[in-house]
Amino acid sequence: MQSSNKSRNLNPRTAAAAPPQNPSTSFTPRYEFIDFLDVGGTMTLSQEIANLSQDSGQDLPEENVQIGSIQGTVVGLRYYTGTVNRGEMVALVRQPQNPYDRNAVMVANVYGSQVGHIKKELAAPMAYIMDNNLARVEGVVPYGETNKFSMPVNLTFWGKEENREAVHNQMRRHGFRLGTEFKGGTAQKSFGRDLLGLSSKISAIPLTVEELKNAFDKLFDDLMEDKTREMEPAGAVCTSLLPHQKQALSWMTSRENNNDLPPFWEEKSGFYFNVLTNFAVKERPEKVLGGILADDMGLGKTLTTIALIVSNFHNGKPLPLEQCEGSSMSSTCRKKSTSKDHKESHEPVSSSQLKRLHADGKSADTIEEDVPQKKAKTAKQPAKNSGNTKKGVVLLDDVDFAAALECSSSQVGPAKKSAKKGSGSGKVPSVSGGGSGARVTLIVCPLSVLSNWLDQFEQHIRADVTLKVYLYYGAERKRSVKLLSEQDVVLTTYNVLSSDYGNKSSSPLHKVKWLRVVLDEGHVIRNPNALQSKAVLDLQSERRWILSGTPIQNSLKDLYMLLSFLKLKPFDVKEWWNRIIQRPVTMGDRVGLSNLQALVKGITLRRTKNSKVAGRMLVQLPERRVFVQHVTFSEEEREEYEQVRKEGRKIIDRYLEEGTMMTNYADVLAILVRLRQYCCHPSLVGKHTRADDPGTPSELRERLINKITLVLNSGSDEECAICLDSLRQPVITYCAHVYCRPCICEVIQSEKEQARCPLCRAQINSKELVEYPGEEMEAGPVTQEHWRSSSKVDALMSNLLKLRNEDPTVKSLVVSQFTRFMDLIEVPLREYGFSFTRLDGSMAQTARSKAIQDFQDSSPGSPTIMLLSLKAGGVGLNLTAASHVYMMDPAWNPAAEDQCVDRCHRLGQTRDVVITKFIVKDSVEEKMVMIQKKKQELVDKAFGVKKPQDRKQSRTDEIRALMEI
DNA sequence: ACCGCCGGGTGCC
DNA sequence: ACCGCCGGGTGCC
Repeated sequence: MQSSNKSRNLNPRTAAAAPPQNPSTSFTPRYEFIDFLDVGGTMTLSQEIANLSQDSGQDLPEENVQIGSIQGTVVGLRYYTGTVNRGEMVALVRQPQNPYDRNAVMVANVYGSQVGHIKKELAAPMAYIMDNNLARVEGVVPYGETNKFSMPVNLTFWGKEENREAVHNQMRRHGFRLGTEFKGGTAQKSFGRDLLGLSSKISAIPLTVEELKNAFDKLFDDLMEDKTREMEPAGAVCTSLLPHQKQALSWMTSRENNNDLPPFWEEKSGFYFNVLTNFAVKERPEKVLGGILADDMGLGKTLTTIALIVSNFHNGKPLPLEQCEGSSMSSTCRKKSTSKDHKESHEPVSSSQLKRLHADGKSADTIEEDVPQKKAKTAKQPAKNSGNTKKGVVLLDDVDFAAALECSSSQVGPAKKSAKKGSGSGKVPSVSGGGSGARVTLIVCPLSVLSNWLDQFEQHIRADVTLKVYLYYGAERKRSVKLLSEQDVVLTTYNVLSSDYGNKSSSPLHKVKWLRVVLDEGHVIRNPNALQSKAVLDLQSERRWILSGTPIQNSLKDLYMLLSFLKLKPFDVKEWWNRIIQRPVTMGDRVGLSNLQALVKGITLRRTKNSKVAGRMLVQLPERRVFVQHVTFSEEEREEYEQVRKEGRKIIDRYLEEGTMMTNYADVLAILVRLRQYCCHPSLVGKHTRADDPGTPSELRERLINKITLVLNSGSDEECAICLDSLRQPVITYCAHVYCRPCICEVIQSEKEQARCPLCRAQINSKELVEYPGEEMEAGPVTQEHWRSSSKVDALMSNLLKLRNEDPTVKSLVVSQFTRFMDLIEVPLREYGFSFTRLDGSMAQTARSKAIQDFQDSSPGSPTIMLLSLKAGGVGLNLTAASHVYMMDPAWNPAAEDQCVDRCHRLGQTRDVVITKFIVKDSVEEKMVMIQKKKQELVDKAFGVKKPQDRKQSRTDEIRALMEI
């Protein structure tokens, strides 16, 4: 990956000529010697290495060009304890404070122990190169590892292409010559792999970007093998685990009790040997107990972790818990029975609802569109304690919080109350044999899920058992190490943890020796420089877990932080992570990638909602049925509609005759949008914009803005004719064709002055592109006085009213592509006293989350309807409170409809989902559905991708069909 | 280090 | 003897 053509502000020549402090001109005064020792004494080498390799941003691909190699000498071996093996990687660390030589370059092994120094003659140019960031130097000791006084070291220089010359010159000035290969070649193959850079020649063909991306996406897939053993939780857990949760429990337990060597360590003739770095030690490397539980959201990471806490204390035995006999609880497994009840009562209800829907007024028009899915069972695991009011409680301090929670949950045993105040009187369980007295599990989570953890402990731990959970949160939190050490679980947030850590004075959390630390939503600590990351790394614990649905959010770098937390040596030091994994992988090295895969596989469990256990889905979603309800226009509506259609058809006929359909494509779309709007509600149809004289440029511009707005606001999901994908940064040309800005700009750039519109061959240039101004309301507010209904609105309302009669707790999504239609629907909703919320693309983040939260809340009086614009919100949007979906108008893109339905038909949905699509008979909507189906057939047959010419033809055909021509 | 280098002892053969 | 040579002391940066 060469980057020499990239214009960089740093000119290598100037950089080389700039006179940074010539090291030899200033002598180090004697007293600095003492300073140096002091500093050196308080800072470990690995810290020094870590500090030095931070923040340099040297892991970008373009900075990873191999500049050259040379063999050097490590001297002074007898003064240090660090040893190396044949072929072992070593770190080179500048020591500018060294009293004997400001150019000193220290050599350290993987464990951070100093091995020696680079001989001073070579250190001089190296220091200059390293200090000026001209290159990064990596070393491998090829042989001579048993020498007493000095040993050779193969040095490889890595850096930006633009610094190549400067580095070579600097070396030459000192009488060294960088080559491309090491001679002698006797070095490789000792214990493990060849680390001398020769391997990159052997495993030659680098991964393509596509392959890399693919591999990256699949990094966490296929991790399932041999992780299928199940384990029953300890008796204190009253919820029965789903099979995949038992598997996770079994896997987590084995990760905690394992006696295995950490990944890439092998035992060879009495030594422990790291096959990646060739580092060997006599002492067994510390075990890595724990790992990453990367299951998808909703698979029960929290429950599994709770089960782990009570099931795997010391020596694989359950956590000894006191029984509280005086408990007022009659049922020991209330939650279990609740969920069971739910499940059993559930299916009949939903099926009868379906029947009733069939039998509803318009039953003759209502046909079941999709074949129902094979009989599905409701997820057994209860979602949230329905009817609770925990949300919205302001968390002032732990007392308030705990009190609020207790109020909301009527079934808290007395023992638990005392536990929350930390005054648990239960005897401390004897620590059997396990060596350390560590007892407590610390859970760190974002504030947003704190209450969820408390809920889940309540829900899943038997009520007659005392599990001491202390909420370390709020101003009143007790900073007593003793108190914390007496708990079973301490729960806190990243913020509390890091603010305690920041006030160096006292961080009790950092004084406790934890049995287990669990980072919930562990991906939040991906920035190693953030205080909260440092706070988390400094916790002392025997076992460590990261829970995260998205372990890698942005890049491979995110993983570094996670491995660092797990103390997975040597990857917890940035230099080694970069050298062994990050750099090789980003450069497309297959060996590096397979190392990464092996690494991740060893410590991660990940299942998605699509994963299967023994051929069956992990979690069966409730059924999902789709009905199409045909709506008949009133006579008046039909008349008006036909008039609009005829007008539009006249215009389009003319375009067809002239063969200017593509030239006037935006106009054509506008006509279609108007018809579609009319199907919903006559008031939606905006004023006619005539497609005649272009007028002045500013008028033209305005007209174009109107067109693009009309097209894009309608939610028709237009595609860019260049990339054939959904529009990104849409712009409209003067010839009224819509493209992604990057796509059309590329065309203009390559064709320069001759650039023509790909669709109509009109001359275009980049200055004449008009941007989509964003969503805007094109009309004033809808008021009750001017309001009239429409057949479609009537159909919706009759459905909603019937539904409310049958079951007032059922919630519905009312989905449209036209936000103004949503405005119109609000009027009758209010009139009939429905409580509703609304979510559309124009809403600010806070308003959105409030709307979602209100809707998801199941307490009485909460909104039962959400007006949802088709494309609002990302895939993460969770609207499982709804079990009915009304699709008010068909979309061009069926995938958009499916995606929308997925927001309620997803993990956490407990009822069957009923989808009703309203389609106006004998209208453009019916034709759209037809075309949708044809398109879907093409996609299914994998002929979905067409050439632009074909697309043009098929579009013309589509429009003919739509206009009934 | 079974080296190189330094610096004191020494000095025809 | 302002040299050569010998042999002991010594040894990273």
